[in-house]
Amino acid sequence: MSPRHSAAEAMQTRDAILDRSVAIASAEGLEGLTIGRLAAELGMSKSGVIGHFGSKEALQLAVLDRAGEVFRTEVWEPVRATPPGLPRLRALCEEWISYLERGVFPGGCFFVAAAHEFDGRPGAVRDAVEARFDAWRGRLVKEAGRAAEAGDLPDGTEPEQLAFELMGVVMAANHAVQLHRDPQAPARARRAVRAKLGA
Amino acid sequence: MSPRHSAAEAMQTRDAILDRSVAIASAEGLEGLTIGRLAAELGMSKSGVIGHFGSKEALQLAVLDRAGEVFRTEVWEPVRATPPGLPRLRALCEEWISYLERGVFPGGCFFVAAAHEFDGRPGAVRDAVEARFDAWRGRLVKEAGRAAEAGDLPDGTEPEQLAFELMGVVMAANHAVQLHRDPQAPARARRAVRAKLGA
DNA sequence: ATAGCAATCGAACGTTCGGACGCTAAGGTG
DNA sequence: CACCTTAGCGTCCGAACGTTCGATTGCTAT
Repeated sequence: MSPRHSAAEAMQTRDAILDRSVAIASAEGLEGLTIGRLAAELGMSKSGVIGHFGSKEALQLAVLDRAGEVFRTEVWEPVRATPPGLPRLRALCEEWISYLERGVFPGGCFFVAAAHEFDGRPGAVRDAVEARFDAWRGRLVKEAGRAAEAGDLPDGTEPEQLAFELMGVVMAANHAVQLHRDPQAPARARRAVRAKLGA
Repeated sequence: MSPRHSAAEAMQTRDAILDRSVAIASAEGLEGLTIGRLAAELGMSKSGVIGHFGSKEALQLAVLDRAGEVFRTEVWEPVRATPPGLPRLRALCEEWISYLERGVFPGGCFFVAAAHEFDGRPGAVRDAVEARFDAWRGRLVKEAGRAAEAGDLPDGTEPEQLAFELMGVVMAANHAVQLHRDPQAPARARRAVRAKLGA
């Protein structure tokens, strides 16, 4: 084979490793992601793979970053142009459900899976997962707060409580799709969102 | 050491293996459960451990059964005496949330964790997890149906949709407790349930 | 032209995994 | 008492794990 030696080509290699890693980790978890398997599937040596990251934990963190970019592109970007408050909150939920429906990650929501995998083990990966959820929940709470301020939500609606319940709806949909392969799950989730945010 | 050879004592050993297995698997997953670790923690040999089950997969299925017994004892039994329909559905949700709050399993809901761990890998364990969720959801739908028949729920309430949303509420609570260690999560879940089932 | 850097390889490391084997010793049964 | 079953032990195996190391190769700046 022809090894790559320029910095530009090395970045291509790194990208290829991360793409494959996201695919594997989405289906089998961040621990199911093994360096040997990555090397075999990419036609490289194990040391060639790990050389880009230094350790498996650093690879996992990089994979989390890459998955975060995908999530941002697929869920957040399409919604940025929507006016803040209730309209954006509705659009956010729709894109979020659609992201599950389209199977952006073959194993369902990457972060929900990572959360369950790492919530019991202290470490950098767990902290990174928690930080991402905090950021996401913050976004939901912010938009819900704007919607409430604008009077677009029923009186007494607490943004924190609403965000909590929306998380639940999407997690239920994720679960139904992944475990039960229930094709009705996205429709149920949309209906639940509509009950909370109106049509 | 003094090996045990009577059938009764062997059952005690089997019980001890399962108890420890549930504790380990709850915190680290059914795959994180390893025969060598079990043997070390129980002061036995690996062959002494696996001899009771035959294979790791059979052990995992037995652990799932044991966890199911715990769930039944902690969540279902306290509620059996409550009248069917809305009262029982309410009691069910309360016990369900309380089971998360009390930390019956140190890693949160055993089955939610197992579902996320195995939803991507075909096999007997995955099937068993799915069957348990089907049974549980069936119970929720049945009680919701009775409540609707009795006129105790708003007109147009679909039992399937209600069960879906209740699953979401509890999964959100589980997630908030396990990943964020959020002490308010049970209260939020109760509030969400109250919004759906009344006080 | 040459020195240096970085990407990648191949091989080896120590560990851990699930599992298989043969053995011992005790209980239950005739 | 004799026999059979079996709980449990100790040992071993092949595979896979993450990681480390030196060698090789090609690009790039001097």
